[in-house]
Formats: sequence, C-alpha cells, structure tokens
Amino acid sequence: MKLPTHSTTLRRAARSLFGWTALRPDQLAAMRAVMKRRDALVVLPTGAGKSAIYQIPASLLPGPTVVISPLLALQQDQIAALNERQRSELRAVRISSNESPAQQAEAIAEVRAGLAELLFITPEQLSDPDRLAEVRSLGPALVAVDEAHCISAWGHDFRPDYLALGHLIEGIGRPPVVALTATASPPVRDDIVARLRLRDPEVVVSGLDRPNLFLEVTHCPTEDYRWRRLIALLGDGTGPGISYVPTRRAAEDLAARLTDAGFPSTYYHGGMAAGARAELHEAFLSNQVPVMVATSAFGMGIDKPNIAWVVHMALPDSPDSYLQEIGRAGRDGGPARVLLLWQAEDIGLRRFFTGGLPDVDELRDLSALLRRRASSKKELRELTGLGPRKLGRYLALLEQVGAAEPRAKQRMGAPRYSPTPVDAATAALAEAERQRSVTRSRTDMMRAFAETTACRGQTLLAYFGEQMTQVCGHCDNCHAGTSTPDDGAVGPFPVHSQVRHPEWGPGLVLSYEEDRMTVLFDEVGYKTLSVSVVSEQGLLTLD
DNA sequence: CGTTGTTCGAGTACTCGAACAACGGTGCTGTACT
Repeated sequence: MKLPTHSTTLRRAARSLFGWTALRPDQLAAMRAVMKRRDALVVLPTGAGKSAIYQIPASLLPGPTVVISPLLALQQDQIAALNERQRSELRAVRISSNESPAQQAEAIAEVRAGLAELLFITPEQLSDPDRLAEVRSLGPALVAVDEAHCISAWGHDFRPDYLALGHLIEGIGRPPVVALTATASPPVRDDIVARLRLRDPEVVVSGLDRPNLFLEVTHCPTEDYRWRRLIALLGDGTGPGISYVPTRRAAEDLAARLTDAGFPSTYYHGGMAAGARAELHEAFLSNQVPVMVATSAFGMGIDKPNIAWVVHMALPDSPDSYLQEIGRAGRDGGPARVLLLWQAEDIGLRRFFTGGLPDVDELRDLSALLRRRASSKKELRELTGLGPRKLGRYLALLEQVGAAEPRAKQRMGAPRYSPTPVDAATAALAEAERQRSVTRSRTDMMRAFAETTACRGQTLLAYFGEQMTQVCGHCDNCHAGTSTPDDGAVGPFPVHSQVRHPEWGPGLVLSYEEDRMTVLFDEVGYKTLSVSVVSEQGLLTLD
C-alpha cells in the first residue's frame, strides 16, 4: 500500500520542515497526488499553506523542483523565507536578470550538486532555448507553477511567454506539474489546465467564502460622494488597509489628498522605480504605512495578516480581480471591511483596457509569413512592422487557431496542415471576438454584483461555480434584509450541468438566484437568464 | 468608452463654449549608455 506510506512521510516532512503537527485535508490530497507523480491544480486562499504543497514533496522527491513564479520581488521574498529558516533542509536558488552570469552558473551548479532543491525561474527565462536545455539537464522531478491564474490573465497579450508554458515544461522533460492559485473561476481553471497541458489533474478547490469579511457596495453618483464614503470608513479608525484606484495618476492624487486630510497615505503603482516599490511594499508589511493607495500592481505576494479594510474606488474589471484583491483583507481571521464604491462610468476605462479587435489584413500577412518559413520574433517585427505587443497578441491568436506553432531556436512557424492565411486571419479574428465577449461578460458580472439586492456572498461565489445553500450573513444586503433566503434556488437544470443555447452554444449552469440563473457560455461568456423565460420557451437543452 | 485638457473662433476686450485631441493597467527581458 503506497498511500498511507505517503501520508505518513508527508506528515513527518511537514513536522521537520515547518514544525507543523498536522496537514489540512486539501493540502494532503494535493501532495499525495504530487507524490504519486500526478498533475494537480490547487485553488486555495493565500495563507492556507499553498507553498507547502510543492515544498514538502520537493524535499522528498529525488531531483530538483522548478518553481515558475511571475514576479521577481515575490521570488526574492519566498527564497529569503526558505533559506533563512532555522532547520532549513530545503535550499532555494534562482535564475533571473537580477543575477550576473556567474551567479546564474553557480545557482545551476548548486542544484546539480544537490545543494539546492528548489530553482525559481520566470517563463521568460525558460523561453530561451539554451536556458531550457540547461534546466532540462538538471532532471527536474517536479514543476510548480505559482500564481497560475496569470496564465489566463496575462498570457493572451501582456506576457505571452505564459501562454507557451505548457510547451516549455515539455521542453524541460515534462515532470509532473502542480499549478497553484488563490482564485480561479471555472473558465480560468479550464484555461490553466489547457495551457499547461495538465493530464487528468487532481483538482483541489477549497471553499471561497470568507465569513470575516463584511462586503459592502455603494453606488456613487459623484466623485465627491466616493471621497466622503472613503473618509467615513477611514474615520472609523479600523487599521491598515488598501484603497484600489484605476489609474496611476489617481493613486498619486488620492494619496496626497488623504494625507492632507489627516490620513497619512502612500501610493504604489507599476510606473515607479523597482527600488521604491520594494521599499513601500516592505513598509506596508511592517505597519509603517497605514493606508496604501494603489493600482492593481499592488497585491501579489502580500501576505500581511492584519489588513483591516480594502476599498475599491472604481469597479474592478471582473469578479476574478475583485475576489483576488479583497482576499488580502482579514487574513488573521479578524473582522475586516470590504467596500466597493462605483459608478457606471467606470466601465468605460475597463472597455478601453480590453483593447480593440485585431486587423484582419495584418493577421493574414503575418500568417503568410509564417507559412513561408519559421522566423524569430525579431525578424517578424522587422518584416511586418508590428510592435512587440501587437505581434505577441497576433501570434497567440494564430497559435490558438492552428496557424502558428513554436519551433526550435525561439522561432515561430506554421504547422504542417495550417489553414490558408485568409482562413487563419478570419478564425483568429473570431477568436479575438470570443475573448472580448468573455472579458466583457466578466465586467458585466462585476456590475451585476454591484447592483444586486441579493446576498453578495452567494452572488460572488456563484460566479466561481460554488453554490452556497444559505445567505452569507456578512454583506450589506443580508444586513438590510433584502437578501432572500434561497427557497427558489433550484431550477430546470442541475447546477454544473452542461446546457446548450440556440444562439450562444454550449454553456455551464453556475447558479440560481430567485428567478435568475447564471450560465457560463464558451463563446460569449457569462449570461444571466430568466428561469421562467428559459422554462416557458425551452431556451436551453441539456447538452 | 469617458474624462480632462487644449485650441480656436466669435465678437468684444475678457469670457464663453464648441470641437477636438490625449490619455488611461498588469512585468519580464537584454542592451546601450552613464
């Protein structure tokens, strides 16, 4: 019998590495899958011992573990925490642009000699074929993909190497893969599984409800009203918190205004120097900064237990981002306030960030070039005149419709039976339209969350495919008594069943709320339908 | 998509308003320059 042996071994390792006397069932389930050399997808809130899920197996498996992690600052913290630990039986090194070639060579040598068990690295490093071969030669026993939701959130345009991770992992010998994230809605989970090419992964998802967070939403007709609501919350003197704003400029302005108003505040955004950002991050963690006004750049890797409130000064782009950001409050289990201050006008900026549709002619020309011969991105940039950002997006789209594929030596080419350039461009445009519909539908769902008079806990979790059987009791609507107990929360199709709509195609039933049902369609994203209309007109059929 | 800032004309002496342009998030990397 292998399983009990593994569980015992894992518990023993947890005690010697972390001093833990017990492992939580979801941690154990994920680790056992890893020990059985099976892929795993783990969705657990930060602070739930997520890193242990790869670190404990890393200490037991013969061979190094490669940790793919998106931010260098985050890597640095994680490595420092590992290596400073007293009974450090696990040593971590990393390779990045922050290390000199000599340091990089030494890191590799340490892993090769068995002096370090964990190698931290970015997808961008792995996309260098020499680097890939080097990592492969170390014979990795496990790959851990941290903050795996980045694949879905960033891969499609922002950091294209994320999209190629599945291919890159195959390039280093395809050891078992464990993907970890704090939040992932059903389509994001599917995206992670598909992109990483996970094989029949063990999926571990913990409950997402956070009873110690009090959820409030206020529609703000004017900017001044937003400001007054923020001041009112700060006036309650609740402790350190984060105010999320949509733009860099708003971060700077609001921090200055709050400081003038007697609430010393600091701002943080992606346009600041790396050194300053690291200092501010540290100052916030060590309670020297009570109020942080920040763009979405602030957050990943913030493991601070006593964040007492999170205020959004505009509608976030999606419930995915929202849950990620409010999830940073109340890690210590103490009461925390979460307030969303929004206007319908906030949606304009979200639309802008989503970007426009690609140019069909440019797609066609690019596809034709790829069919002629495989080329590097640099060559393609010169031949097409496209910027790096646009080119990356186009290549990702063409790859998705089978008109492009990565080749050796950092090149992109066309697959053997790829569609004609005209067909490829048409298909890629359709794919871009599909992605845009899904992105927009996420913002629609965020708005629906803001406008609902039903239980916010239920509404939010339903989006993530989790049906709560009772109202949450920790939101403004529950307190106001407008949340209706879910007597009507059943419908014609079971939750999580696959259905089909004549126009929108196949979809997944996520939840019922009074007379409305939420369905996630592959082609158009999230839609809310009237249950009576669906029933009367027979709009949906079981798929 | 919506807000904010600039420009320019009208028609009167400094102000009003229309029309238009600019701007807006998330990070890795290697290389060139100080």
